[in-house]
Amino acid sequence: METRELRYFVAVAEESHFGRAAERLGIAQPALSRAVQKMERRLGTPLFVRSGRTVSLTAAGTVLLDEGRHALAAVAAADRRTRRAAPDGRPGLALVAKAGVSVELLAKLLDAYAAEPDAAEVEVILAGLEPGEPERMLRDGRADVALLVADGHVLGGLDHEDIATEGRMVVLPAGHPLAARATMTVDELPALPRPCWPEDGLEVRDGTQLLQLIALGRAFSVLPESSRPALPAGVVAVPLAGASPVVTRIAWPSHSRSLAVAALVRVATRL
Amino acid sequence: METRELRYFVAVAEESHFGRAAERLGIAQPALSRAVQKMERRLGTPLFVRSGRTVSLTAAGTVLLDEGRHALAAVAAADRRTRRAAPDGRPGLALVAKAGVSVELLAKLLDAYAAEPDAAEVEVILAGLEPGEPERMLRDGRADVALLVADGHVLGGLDHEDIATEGRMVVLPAGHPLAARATMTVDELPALPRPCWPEDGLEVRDGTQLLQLIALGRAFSVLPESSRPALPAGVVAVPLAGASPVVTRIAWPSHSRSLAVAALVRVATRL
DNA sequence: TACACTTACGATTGACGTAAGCATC
DNA sequence: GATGCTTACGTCAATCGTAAGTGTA
Repeated sequence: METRELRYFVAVAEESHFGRAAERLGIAQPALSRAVQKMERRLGTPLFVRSGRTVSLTAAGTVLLDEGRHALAAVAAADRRTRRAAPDGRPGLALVAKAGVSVELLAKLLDAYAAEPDAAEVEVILAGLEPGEPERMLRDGRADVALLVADGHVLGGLDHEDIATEGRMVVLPAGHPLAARATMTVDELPALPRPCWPEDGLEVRDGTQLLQLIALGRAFSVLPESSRPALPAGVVAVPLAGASPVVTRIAWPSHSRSLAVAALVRVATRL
Repeated sequence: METRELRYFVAVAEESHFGRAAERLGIAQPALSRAVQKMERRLGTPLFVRSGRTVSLTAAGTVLLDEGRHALAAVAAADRRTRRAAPDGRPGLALVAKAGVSVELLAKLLDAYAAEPDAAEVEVILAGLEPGEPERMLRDGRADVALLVADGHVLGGLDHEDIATEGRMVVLPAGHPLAARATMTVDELPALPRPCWPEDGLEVRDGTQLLQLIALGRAFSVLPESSRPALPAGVVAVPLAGASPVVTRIAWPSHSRSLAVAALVRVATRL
Protein backbone atom coordinates (compact mmCIF):
# COMPACT_ATOMS: atom_id res chain seq x y z
CA MET A 1 0.00 0.00 0.00
CA GLU A 2 1.51 3.32 -1.06
CA THR A 3 1.09 6.52 0.89
CA ARG A 4 -0.47 8.14 -2.18
CA GLU A 5 -3.20 5.50 -2.13
CA LEU A 6 -3.74 6.02 1.58
CA ARG A 7 -4.11 9.76 1.04
CA TYR A 8 -6.64 9.11 -1.70
CA PHE A 9 -8.60 6.70 0.45
CA VAL A 10 -8.65 8.99 3.48
CA ALA A 11 -9.85 11.89 1.33
CA VAL A 12 -12.77 9.86 -0.02
CA ALA A 13 -13.61 8.54 3.43
CA GLU A 14 -13.60 12.03 4.91
CA GLU A 15 -15.66 13.56 2.12
CA SER A 16 -17.93 10.55 1.62
CA HIS A 17 -17.86 11.69 -1.99
CA PHE A 18 -15.47 10.79 -4.82
CA GLY A 19 -15.99 14.05 -6.68
CA ARG A 20 -15.24 16.37 -3.78
CA ALA A 21 -12.31 14.19 -2.68
CA ALA A 22 -10.84 14.32 -6.18
CA GLU A 23 -11.17 18.09 -6.22
CA ARG A 24 -9.46 18.31 -2.83
CA LEU A 25 -6.65 16.09 -4.08
CA GLY A 26 -6.24 18.03 -7.31
CA ILE A 27 -6.87 15.06 -9.59
CA ALA A 28 -9.73 13.97 -11.81
CA GLN A 29 -12.47 11.89 -10.31
CA PRO A 30 -12.03 8.74 -12.46
CA ALA A 31 -8.40 8.45 -11.39
CA LEU A 32 -9.52 8.44 -7.78
CA SER A 33 -12.19 5.87 -8.47
CA ARG A 34 -9.64 3.59 -10.11
CA ALA A 35 -7.11 3.99 -7.31
CA VAL A 36 -9.65 3.03 -4.64
CA GLN A 37 -10.81 0.07 -6.71
CA LYS A 38 -7.25 -1.11 -6.96
CA MET A 39 -6.84 -0.94 -3.20
CA GLU A 40 -10.05 -2.87 -2.69
CA ARG A 41 -8.91 -5.53 -5.15
CA ARG A 42 -5.54 -5.91 -3.43
CA LEU A 43 -7.01 -5.94 0.08
CA GLY A 44 -9.63 -8.42 -1.04
CA THR A 45 -12.45 -6.48 0.55
CA PRO A 46 -14.63 -3.50 -0.37
CA LEU A 47 -13.85 -0.31 1.54
CA PHE A 48 -16.93 1.66 0.55
CA VAL A 49 -20.57 0.88 0.00
CA ARG A 50 -21.66 2.69 -3.15
CA SER A 51 -25.41 2.62 -2.88
CA GLY A 52 -27.02 4.91 -5.33
CA ARG A 53 -25.55 8.34 -4.92
CA THR A 54 -24.25 7.89 -1.39
CA VAL A 55 -20.83 6.58 -0.37
CA SER A 56 -20.25 5.11 3.08
CA LEU A 57 -17.50 3.12 4.77
CA THR A 58 -17.62 -0.63 5.28
CA ALA A 59 -16.31 -2.15 8.52
CA ALA A 60 -12.97 -2.76 6.81
CA GLY A 61 -13.01 0.81 5.54
CA THR A 62 -13.55 2.16 9.03
CA VAL A 63 -10.52 0.24 10.24
CA LEU A 64 -8.42 1.48 7.33
CA LEU A 65 -9.46 5.08 7.93
CA ASP A 66 -8.26 4.88 11.52
CA GLU A 67 -5.08 2.93 10.85
CA GLY A 68 -4.37 4.80 7.64
CA ARG A 69 -4.43 8.15 9.39
CA HIS A 70 -1.89 6.88 11.87
CA ALA A 71 0.28 5.52 9.09
CA LEU A 72 0.13 8.82 7.20
CA ALA A 73 1.00 10.71 10.38
CA ALA A 74 3.98 8.41 10.88
CA VAL A 75 5.16 8.99 7.31
CA ALA A 76 4.75 12.74 7.71
CA ALA A 77 6.71 12.55 10.96
CA ALA A 78 9.53 10.67 9.24
CA ASP A 79 9.69 13.36 6.57
CA ARG A 80 9.60 16.32 8.95
CA ARG A 81 12.04 14.94 11.48
CA THR A 82 14.49 13.99 8.76
CA ARG A 83 14.42 17.50 7.35
CA ARG A 84 14.87 18.89 10.84
CA ALA A 85 17.94 16.71 11.33
CA ALA A 86 19.54 18.21 8.22
CA PRO A 87 23.01 19.43 9.14
CA ASP A 88 22.64 23.11 8.34
CA GLY A 89 21.74 25.98 10.65
CA ARG A 90 18.14 25.06 11.20
CA PRO A 91 16.70 24.15 14.58
CA GLY A 92 17.19 20.59 15.66
CA LEU A 93 14.29 20.35 18.08
CA ALA A 94 10.70 21.52 17.83
CA LEU A 95 8.90 22.19 21.09
CA VAL A 96 5.19 22.86 21.13
CA ALA A 97 3.79 24.76 24.09
CA LYS A 98 0.09 24.38 24.66
CA ALA A 99 -1.85 27.51 25.42
CA GLY A 100 -2.02 27.90 29.18
CA VAL A 101 1.48 26.86 30.16
CA SER A 102 3.49 29.34 32.13
CA VAL A 103 5.68 31.55 29.98
CA GLU A 104 8.11 31.83 32.88
CA LEU A 105 8.42 28.06 33.12
CA LEU A 106 8.97 27.80 29.38
CA ALA A 107 11.66 30.47 29.49
CA LYS A 108 13.36 28.80 32.44
CA LEU A 109 13.36 25.46 30.61
CA LEU A 110 14.78 26.95 27.43
CA ASP A 111 17.49 28.78 29.35
CA ALA A 112 18.47 25.71 31.32
CA TYR A 113 18.58 23.56 28.20
CA ALA A 114 20.58 26.12 26.23
CA ALA A 115 23.22 25.94 28.95
CA GLU A 116 23.67 22.21 28.35
CA PRO A 117 26.63 21.04 26.31
CA ASP A 118 25.65 20.04 22.76
CA ALA A 119 22.26 21.70 23.13
CA ALA A 120 20.34 21.74 19.87
CA GLU A 121 18.58 24.80 18.58
CA VAL A 122 14.99 24.78 19.77
CA GLU A 123 12.11 26.01 17.67
CA VAL A 124 9.18 26.96 19.89
CA ILE A 125 5.69 26.51 18.50
CA LEU A 126 2.65 27.88 20.27
CA ALA A 127 -0.31 25.57 19.79
CA GLY A 128 -3.82 26.82 19.37
CA LEU A 129 -6.74 26.12 21.63
CA GLU A 130 -7.94 22.95 19.88
CA PRO A 131 -7.73 20.11 22.36
CA GLY A 132 -5.30 17.40 21.32
CA GLU A 133 -3.41 19.62 18.91
CA PRO A 134 -0.01 19.26 20.64
CA GLU A 135 -0.47 15.49 20.70
CA ARG A 136 -1.21 15.50 16.99
CA MET A 137 1.88 17.59 16.36
CA LEU A 138 4.04 15.12 18.26
CA ARG A 139 2.61 12.28 16.22
CA ASP A 140 3.04 13.81 12.79
CA GLY A 141 6.50 15.18 13.47
CA ARG A 142 5.69 18.88 13.54
CA ALA A 143 7.02 18.78 17.11
CA ASP A 144 9.40 16.56 19.06
CA VAL A 145 8.40 17.52 22.59
CA ALA A 146 5.37 19.21 24.10
CA LEU A 147 4.84 21.32 27.17
CA LEU A 148 1.27 21.04 28.34
CA VAL A 149 -1.06 21.29 31.28
CA ALA A 150 -2.29 17.96 32.57
CA ASP A 151 -6.02 17.68 32.01
CA GLY A 152 -6.70 14.06 32.81
CA HIS A 153 -6.79 13.27 29.11
CA VAL A 154 -4.81 10.11 28.37
CA LEU A 155 -1.85 10.62 26.09
CA GLY A 156 -1.88 7.59 23.82
CA GLY A 157 1.54 6.67 22.50
CA LEU A 158 3.25 9.43 24.42
CA ASP A 159 5.53 9.33 27.42
CA HIS A 160 5.41 12.23 29.87
CA GLU A 161 6.89 13.58 33.04
CA ASP A 162 5.41 16.13 35.44
CA ILE A 163 7.74 19.07 35.89
CA ALA A 164 5.84 21.67 37.89
CA THR A 165 2.87 21.92 40.22
CA GLU A 166 1.29 25.18 41.28
CA GLY A 167 -1.80 26.48 42.94
CA ARG A 168 -4.60 28.55 41.47
CA MET A 169 -5.66 32.08 42.24
CA VAL A 170 -8.83 34.04 41.75
CA VAL A 171 -8.43 37.19 39.67
CA LEU A 172 -10.84 39.96 40.64
CA PRO A 173 -11.37 43.64 39.87
CA ALA A 174 -9.34 45.80 42.28
CA GLY A 175 -12.49 47.29 43.73
CA HIS A 176 -14.27 44.00 44.37
CA PRO A 177 -15.43 43.35 47.97
CA LEU A 178 -13.46 40.11 48.04
CA ALA A 179 -10.28 41.65 46.61
CA ALA A 180 -8.94 42.41 50.07
CA ARG A 181 -9.18 38.78 51.19
CA ALA A 182 -5.94 36.94 51.87
CA THR A 183 -7.35 33.70 50.53
CA MET A 184 -10.52 32.18 49.12
CA THR A 185 -11.94 28.68 48.91
CA VAL A 186 -13.58 26.91 45.99
CA ASP A 187 -16.90 27.00 47.86
CA GLU A 188 -16.99 30.74 47.51
CA LEU A 189 -16.63 30.69 43.73
CA PRO A 190 -20.26 30.09 42.72
CA ALA A 191 -21.22 33.33 44.40
CA LEU A 192 -19.19 35.29 41.86
CA PRO A 193 -20.70 36.58 38.61
CA ARG A 194 -20.11 35.09 35.16
CA PRO A 195 -18.11 34.69 32.98
CA CYS A 196 -15.58 32.47 34.67
CA TRP A 197 -13.07 31.70 32.00
CA PRO A 198 -10.79 29.94 31.41
CA GLU A 199 -10.95 27.06 33.83
CA ASP A 200 -7.61 25.45 33.12
CA GLY A 201 -5.45 27.84 31.19
CA LEU A 202 -4.88 31.31 29.94
CA GLU A 203 -5.16 31.67 26.20
CA VAL A 204 -2.45 34.08 25.14
CA ARG A 205 -4.17 36.22 22.53
CA ASP A 206 -7.45 36.79 24.32
CA GLY A 207 -5.95 36.65 27.78
CA THR A 208 -5.33 40.38 27.89
CA GLN A 209 -8.90 41.03 26.83
CA LEU A 210 -10.11 38.85 29.66
CA LEU A 211 -7.94 40.77 32.13
CA GLN A 212 -9.31 44.04 30.83
CA LEU A 213 -12.82 42.75 31.32
CA ILE A 214 -11.90 41.85 34.89
CA ALA A 215 -10.40 45.30 35.49
CA LEU A 216 -13.66 46.75 34.23
CA GLY A 217 -15.59 44.68 36.76
CA ARG A 218 -17.29 42.66 34.07
CA ALA A 219 -15.72 39.27 34.86
CA PHE A 220 -13.46 37.27 37.11
CA SER A 221 -11.24 34.30 36.46
CA VAL A 222 -9.24 31.48 38.00
CA LEU A 223 -5.65 31.29 36.80
CA PRO A 224 -2.49 29.42 37.78
CA GLU A 225 -0.31 31.21 40.32
CA SER A 226 2.42 31.58 37.70
CA SER A 227 0.27 34.09 35.83
CA ARG A 228 0.65 36.60 38.69
CA PRO A 229 3.54 38.56 37.11
CA ALA A 230 1.46 39.04 33.97
CA LEU A 231 -1.43 40.75 35.77
CA PRO A 232 -2.04 44.39 34.80
CA ALA A 233 -3.03 47.19 37.14
CA GLY A 234 -6.67 47.22 38.16
CA VAL A 235 -6.95 43.56 38.98
CA VAL A 236 -6.16 41.66 42.16
CA ALA A 237 -5.25 38.03 42.62
CA VAL A 238 -6.39 36.07 45.65
CA PRO A 239 -4.94 32.59 46.29
CA LEU A 240 -7.57 29.88 45.95
CA ALA A 241 -7.53 27.12 48.55
CA GLY A 242 -8.92 23.69 47.93
CA ALA A 243 -8.63 23.81 44.16
CA SER A 244 -6.93 21.01 42.24
CA PRO A 245 -3.33 21.98 41.47
CA VAL A 246 -2.20 22.91 37.97
CA VAL A 247 0.33 20.33 36.78
CA THR A 248 2.62 21.21 33.89
CA ARG A 249 4.19 18.26 32.14
CA ILE A 250 6.54 17.56 29.31
CA ALA A 251 5.55 14.89 26.78
CA TRP A 252 7.25 13.19 23.84
CA PRO A 253 6.57 10.26 21.47
CA SER A 254 7.33 7.12 23.41
CA HIS A 255 9.34 5.72 20.52
CA SER A 256 11.60 8.74 20.39
CA ARG A 257 15.29 7.91 20.55
CA SER A 258 16.46 11.45 20.02
CA LEU A 259 19.31 12.42 22.31
CA ALA A 260 18.20 16.05 22.14
CA VAL A 261 14.73 15.14 23.38
CA ALA A 262 16.20 13.03 26.16
CA ALA A 263 18.46 15.89 27.24
CA LEU A 264 15.61 18.38 27.23
CA VAL A 265 13.45 16.06 29.31
CA ARG A 266 16.28 15.52 31.76
CA VAL A 267 16.74 19.25 32.14
CA ALA A 268 13.00 19.75 32.55
CA THR A 269 12.69 17.24 35.36
CA ARG A 270 15.50 18.98 37.26
CA LEU A 271 14.07 22.48 37.08
CA MET B 1 7.47 10.12 0.53
CA GLU B 2 6.12 6.82 -0.74
CA THR B 3 6.30 3.58 1.19
CA ARG B 4 8.24 2.01 -1.68
CA GLU B 5 10.92 4.64 -1.25
CA LEU B 6 10.98 4.08 2.51
CA ARG B 7 11.40 0.34 1.98
CA TYR B 8 14.28 1.00 -0.39
CA PHE B 9 15.96 3.39 2.01
CA VAL B 10 15.60 1.07 5.00
CA ALA B 11 17.06 -1.82 3.00
CA VAL B 12 20.14 0.21 2.05
CA ALA B 13 20.52 1.50 5.60
CA GLU B 14 20.32 -1.98 7.04
CA GLU B 15 22.72 -3.51 4.53
CA SER B 16 25.05 -0.52 4.34
CA HIS B 17 25.44 -1.62 0.72
CA PHE B 18 23.42 -0.69 -2.36
CA GLY B 19 24.18 -3.95 -4.16
CA ARG B 20 23.07 -6.29 -1.39
CA ALA B 21 20.03 -4.11 -0.66
CA ALA B 22 19.01 -4.22 -4.32
CA GLU B 23 19.33 -7.98 -4.35
CA ARG B 24 17.20 -8.22 -1.21
CA LEU B 25 14.57 -5.97 -2.80
CA GLY B 26 14.59 -7.90 -6.05
CA ILE B 27 15.53 -4.91 -8.21
CA ALA B 28 18.64 -3.82 -10.05
CA GLN B 29 21.20 -1.76 -8.18
CA PRO B 30 21.05 1.40 -10.35
CA ALA B 31 17.30 1.71 -9.78
CA LEU B 32 17.94 1.69 -6.05
CA SER B 33 20.69 4.26 -6.36
CA ARG B 34 18.39 6.57 -8.29
CA ALA B 35 15.50 6.15 -5.86
CA VAL B 36 17.66 7.09 -2.87
CA GLN B 37 19.09 10.06 -4.74
CA LYS B 38 15.58 11.24 -5.47
CA MET B 39 14.67 11.06 -1.78
CA GLU B 40 17.80 12.99 -0.85
CA ARG B 41 16.98 15.66 -3.41
CA ARG B 42 13.43 16.04 -2.13
CA LEU B 43 14.43 16.05 1.53
CA GLY B 44 17.16 18.51 0.79
CA THR B 45 19.77 16.56 2.70
CA PRO B 46 22.05 13.58 2.05
CA LEU B 47 21.03 10.37 3.81
CA PHE B 48 24.21 8.40 3.20
CA VAL B 49 27.89 9.18 3.11
CA ARG B 50 29.37 7.39 0.11
CA SER B 51 33.07 7.42 0.81
CA GLY B 52 34.94 5.15 -1.48
CA ARG B 53 33.43 1.74 -1.25
CA THR B 54 31.71 2.15 2.10
CA VAL B 55 28.19 3.48 2.73
CA SER B 56 27.17 4.92 6.09
CA LEU B 57 24.23 6.90 7.44
CA THR B 58 24.29 10.65 8.00
CA ALA B 59 22.58 12.15 11.06
CA ALA B 60 19.48 12.78 8.95
CA GLY B 61 19.68 9.21 7.66
CA THR B 62 19.76 7.84 11.18
CA VAL B 63 16.60 9.75 12.00
CA LEU B 64 14.89 8.55 8.84
CA LEU B 65 15.84 4.94 9.54
CA ASP B 66 14.19 5.11 12.94
CA GLU B 67 11.13 7.06 11.88
CA GLY B 68 10.83 5.22 8.59
CA ARG B 69 10.68 1.85 10.30
CA HIS B 70 7.85 3.14 12.47
CA ALA B 71 6.04 4.50 9.44
CA LEU B 72 6.42 1.23 7.55
CA ALA B 73 5.17 -0.69 10.58
CA ALA B 74 2.14 1.60 10.73
CA VAL B 75 1.42 1.05 7.03
CA ALA B 76 1.78 -2.70 7.45
CA ALA B 77 -0.56 -2.53 10.43
CA ALA B 78 -3.15 -0.64 8.38
CA ASP B 79 -2.95 -3.29 5.68
CA ARG B 80 -3.18 -6.29 8.02
CA ARG B 81 -5.92 -4.94 10.26
CA THR B 82 -8.01 -3.96 7.25
CA ARG B 83 -7.75 -7.47 5.83
CA ARG B 84 -8.64 -8.88 9.24
CA ALA B 85 -11.76 -6.71 9.36
CA ALA B 86 -12.94 -8.17 6.06
CA PRO B 87 -16.49 -9.37 6.52
CA ASP B 88 -16.02 -13.05 5.74
CA GLY B 89 -15.43 -15.97 8.11
CA ARG B 90 -11.93 -15.00 9.12
CA PRO B 91 -10.91 -14.14 12.68
CA GLY B 92 -11.54 -10.61 13.74
CA LEU B 93 -8.98 -10.41 16.51
CA ALA B 94 -5.38 -11.57 16.68
CA LEU B 95 -3.99 -12.27 20.13
CA VAL B 96 -0.30 -12.94 20.61
CA ALA B 97 0.75 -14.86 23.71
CA LYS B 98 4.35 -14.45 24.72
CA ALA B 99 6.20 -17.59 25.67
CA GLY B 100 5.93 -17.96 29.42
CA VAL B 101 2.33 -16.97 29.99
CA SER B 102 0.13 -19.48 31.72
CA VAL B 103 -1.79 -21.67 29.31
CA GLU B 104 -4.53 -21.98 31.89
CA LEU B 105 -4.89 -18.22 32.10
CA LEU B 106 -5.00 -17.92 28.33
CA ALA B 107 -7.68 -20.61 28.10
CA LYS B 108 -9.72 -18.95 30.83
CA LEU B 109 -9.51 -15.60 29.04
CA LEU B 110 -10.55 -17.07 25.70
CA ASP B 111 -13.47 -18.93 27.28
CA ALA B 112 -14.67 -15.87 29.13
CA TYR B 113 -14.42 -13.71 26.03
CA ALA B 114 -16.15 -16.24 23.82
CA ALA B 115 -19.12 -16.09 26.20
CA GLU B 116 -19.49 -12.36 25.56
CA PRO B 117 -22.20 -11.18 23.20
CA ASP B 118 -20.81 -10.16 19.80
CA ALA B 119 -17.48 -11.82 20.56
CA ALA B 120 -15.18 -11.80 17.55
CA GLU B 121 -13.28 -14.86 16.46
CA VAL B 122 -9.86 -14.84 18.08
CA GLU B 123 -6.74 -16.04 16.33
CA VAL B 124 -4.10 -17.02 18.87
CA ILE B 125 -0.47 -16.56 17.91
CA LEU B 126 2.33 -17.95 20.02
CA ALA B 127 5.33 -15.65 19.91
CA GLY B 128 8.89 -16.88 19.91
CA LEU B 129 11.53 -16.18 22.48
CA GLU B 130 12.90 -13.00 20.93
CA PRO B 131 12.39 -10.16 23.40
CA GLY B 132 10.08 -7.47 22.12
CA GLU B 133 8.49 -9.67 19.48
CA PRO B 134 4.91 -9.32 20.80
CA GLU B 135 5.39 -5.55 20.95
CA ARG B 136 6.55 -5.55 17.34
CA MET B 137 3.54 -7.62 16.32
CA LEU B 138 1.17 -5.16 17.97
CA ARG B 139 2.85 -2.30 16.15
CA ASP B 140 2.83 -3.82 12.67
CA GLY B 141 -0.68 -5.19 12.95
CA ARG B 142 0.11 -8.88 13.07
CA ALA B 143 -1.63 -8.82 16.44
CA ASP B 144 -4.24 -6.62 18.10
CA VAL B 145 -3.67 -7.61 21.73
CA ALA B 146 -0.83 -9.30 23.57
CA LEU B 147 -0.68 -11.43 26.66
CA LEU B 148 2.73 -11.16 28.25
CA VAL B 149 4.71 -11.40 31.44
CA ALA B 150 5.78 -8.06 32.89
CA ASP B 151 9.54 -7.78 32.76
CA GLY B 152 10.12 -4.17 33.69
CA HIS B 153 10.63 -3.35 30.04
CA VAL B 154 8.73 -0.20 29.09
CA LEU B 155 6.05 -0.71 26.49
CA GLY B 156 6.34 2.34 24.25
CA GLY B 157 3.10 3.26 22.55
CA LEU B 158 1.19 0.48 24.23
CA ASP B 159 -1.43 0.55 26.93
CA HIS B 160 -1.59 -2.35 29.35
CA GLU B 161 -3.45 -3.73 32.30
CA ASP B 162 -2.23 -6.28 34.85
CA ILE B 163 -4.58 -9.23 35.00
CA ALA B 164 -2.90 -11.83 37.21
CA THR B 165 -0.20 -12.05 39.84
CA GLU B 166 1.29 -15.30 41.06
CA GLY B 167 4.22 -16.57 43.08
CA ARG B 168 7.19 -18.56 41.89
CA MET B 169 8.25 -22.08 42.74
CA VAL B 170 11.50 -23.98 42.59
CA VAL B 171 11.36 -27.13 40.47
CA LEU B 172 13.70 -29.86 41.70
CA PRO B 173 14.37 -33.53 40.99
CA ALA B 174 12.13 -35.72 43.15
CA GLY B 175 15.12 -37.19 44.94
CA HIS B 176 16.78 -33.90 45.78
CA PRO B 177 17.57 -33.22 49.48
CA LEU B 178 15.55 -29.99 49.35
CA ALA B 179 12.56 -31.57 47.61
CA ALA B 180 10.90 -32.37 50.91
CA ARG B 181 10.96 -28.72 52.04
CA ALA B 182 7.63 -26.97 52.38
CA THR B 183 9.12 -23.69 51.19
CA MET B 184 12.39 -22.11 50.09
CA THR B 185 13.77 -18.59 50.04
CA VAL B 186 15.67 -16.80 47.29
CA ASP B 187 18.78 -16.82 49.49
CA GLU B 188 18.99 -20.57 49.16
CA LEU B 189 18.99 -20.52 45.35
CA PRO B 190 22.69 -19.85 44.71
CA ALA B 191 23.54 -23.11 46.49
CA LEU B 192 21.82 -25.08 43.75
CA PRO B 193 23.70 -26.35 40.68
CA ARG B 194 23.46 -24.85 37.19
CA PRO B 195 21.66 -24.49 34.83
CA CYS B 196 18.95 -22.32 36.23
CA TRP B 197 16.73 -21.59 33.29
CA PRO B 198 14.50 -19.82 32.47
CA GLU B 199 14.34 -16.95 34.89
CA ASP B 200 11.11 -15.33 33.82
CA GLY B 201 9.19 -17.76 31.68
CA LEU B 202 8.76 -21.24 30.39
CA GLU B 203 9.44 -21.64 26.71
CA VAL B 204 6.89 -24.08 25.40
CA ARG B 205 8.89 -26.20 22.99
CA ASP B 206 11.98 -26.74 25.09
CA GLY B 207 10.15 -26.60 28.40
CA THR B 208 9.53 -30.32 28.42
CA GLN B 209 13.20 -30.94 27.74
CA LEU B 210 14.08 -28.74 30.69
CA LEU B 211 11.70 -30.68 32.94
CA GLN B 212 13.22 -33.95 31.77
CA LEU B 213 16.65 -32.60 32.63
CA ILE B 214 15.37 -31.73 36.09
CA ALA B 215 13.85 -35.19 36.53
CA LEU B 216 17.25 -36.63 35.64
CA GLY B 217 18.87 -34.53 38.32
CA ARG B 218 20.82 -32.45 35.83
CA ALA B 219 19.13 -29.09 36.42
CA PHE B 220 16.61 -27.14 38.41
CA SER B 221 14.44 -24.18 37.55
CA VAL B 222 12.24 -21.41 38.89
CA LEU B 223 8.78 -21.28 37.34
CA PRO B 224 5.50 -19.47 37.97
CA GLU B 225 3.09 -21.30 40.27
CA SER B 226 0.67 -21.70 37.37
CA SER B 227 3.05 -24.17 35.74
CA ARG B 228 2.43 -26.69 38.54
CA PRO B 229 -0.27 -28.67 36.66
CA ALA B 230 2.15 -29.13 33.76
CA LEU B 231 4.85 -30.80 35.87
CA PRO B 232 5.62 -34.41 34.99
CA ALA B 233 6.39 -37.20 37.40
CA GLY B 234 9.91 -37.19 38.76
CA VAL B 235 10.06 -33.51 39.64
CA VAL B 236 8.93 -31.65 42.74
CA ALA B 237 7.91 -28.02 43.09
CA VAL B 238 8.70 -26.06 46.25
CA PRO B 239 7.13 -22.61 46.70
CA LEU B 240 9.71 -19.86 46.66
CA ALA B 241 9.37 -17.11 49.25
CA GLY B 242 10.76 -13.65 48.78
CA ALA B 243 10.86 -13.78 45.01
CA SER B 244 9.32 -11.01 42.93
CA PRO B 245 5.85 -12.07 41.80
CA VAL B 246 5.10 -13.00 38.20
CA VAL B 247 2.68 -10.45 36.75
CA THR B 248 0.75 -11.33 33.61
CA ARG B 249 -0.62 -8.39 31.71
CA ILE B 250 -2.62 -7.69 28.61
CA ALA B 251 -1.35 -4.99 26.24
CA TRP B 252 -2.70 -3.28 23.14
CA PRO B 253 -1.75 -0.33 20.91
CA SER B 254 -2.75 2.80 22.75
CA HIS B 255 -4.40 4.22 19.65
CA SER B 256 -6.62 1.18 19.22
CA ARG B 257 -10.30 2.00 18.92
CA SER B 258 -11.37 -1.55 18.24
CA LEU B 259 -14.47 -2.51 20.17
CA ALA B 260 -13.36 -6.14 20.11
CA VAL B 261 -10.05 -5.23 21.76
CA ALA B 262 -11.84 -3.16 24.37
CA ALA B 263 -14.22 -6.02 25.14
CA LEU B 264 -11.38 -8.51 25.45
CA VAL B 265 -9.48 -6.20 27.80
CA ARG B 266 -12.58 -5.68 29.90
CA VAL B 267 -13.09 -9.43 30.19
CA ALA B 268 -9.40 -9.90 31.05
CA THR B 269 -9.44 -7.43 33.91
CA ARG B 270 -12.44 -9.17 35.42
CA LEU B 271 -11.00 -12.68 35.40
C1' DT C 1 42.61 -4.00 -11.31
C1' DA C 2 38.46 -5.04 -9.04
C1' DC C 3 34.68 -3.46 -6.50
C1' DA C 4 30.89 -0.33 -6.02
C1' DC C 5 28.14 3.66 -6.78
C1' DT C 6 26.58 6.75 -10.64
C1' DT C 7 25.08 8.25 -15.26
C1' DA C 8 22.98 7.19 -19.86
C1' DC C 9 19.50 5.19 -22.64
C1' DG C 10 15.80 2.49 -24.30
C1' DA C 11 11.70 -0.18 -22.74
C1' DT C 12 7.86 -1.12 -19.77
C1' DT C 13 4.66 -0.17 -16.40
C1' DG C 14 1.40 2.58 -14.29
C1' DA C 15 -1.07 6.81 -13.35
C1' DC C 16 -3.68 10.48 -15.30
C1' DG C 17 -7.24 13.13 -18.05
C1' DT C 18 -11.01 13.32 -21.34
C1' DA C 19 -15.02 11.21 -23.02
C1' DA C 20 -18.60 7.89 -22.99
C1' DG C 21 -21.47 4.54 -20.18
C1' DC C 22 -24.68 3.37 -16.65
C1' DA C 23 -27.27 3.35 -12.40
C1' DT C 24 -29.93 5.86 -8.94
C1' DC C 25 -32.85 9.48 -7.12
C1' DG D 1 -33.18 14.22 -16.37
C1' DA D 2 -29.51 15.29 -13.33
C1' DT D 3 -26.10 13.63 -10.26
C1' DG D 4 -22.30 10.64 -9.53
C1' DC D 5 -19.48 6.45 -9.89
C1' DT D 6 -17.45 3.45 -13.49
C1' DT D 7 -15.37 1.91 -17.92
C1' DA D 8 -12.69 2.98 -22.24
C1' DC D 9 -8.89 4.87 -24.43
C1' DG D 10 -5.01 7.72 -25.58
C1' DT D 11 -1.13 10.32 -23.37
C1' DC D 12 2.46 11.19 -20.37
C1' DA D 13 5.43 10.51 -16.45
C1' DA D 14 7.92 7.41 -13.55
C1' DT D 15 10.34 3.30 -12.74
C1' DC D 16 13.11 -0.34 -14.27
C1' DG D 17 16.98 -3.03 -16.46
C1' DT D 18 21.14 -3.14 -19.28
C1' DA D 19 25.31 -1.01 -20.39
C1' DA D 20 28.85 2.37 -20.01
C1' DG D 21 31.21 5.67 -16.81
C1' DT D 22 33.87 7.18 -12.72
C1' DG D 23 36.29 6.90 -8.47
C1' DT D 24 38.62 4.60 -4.73
C1' DA D 25 41.33 0.78 -2.28
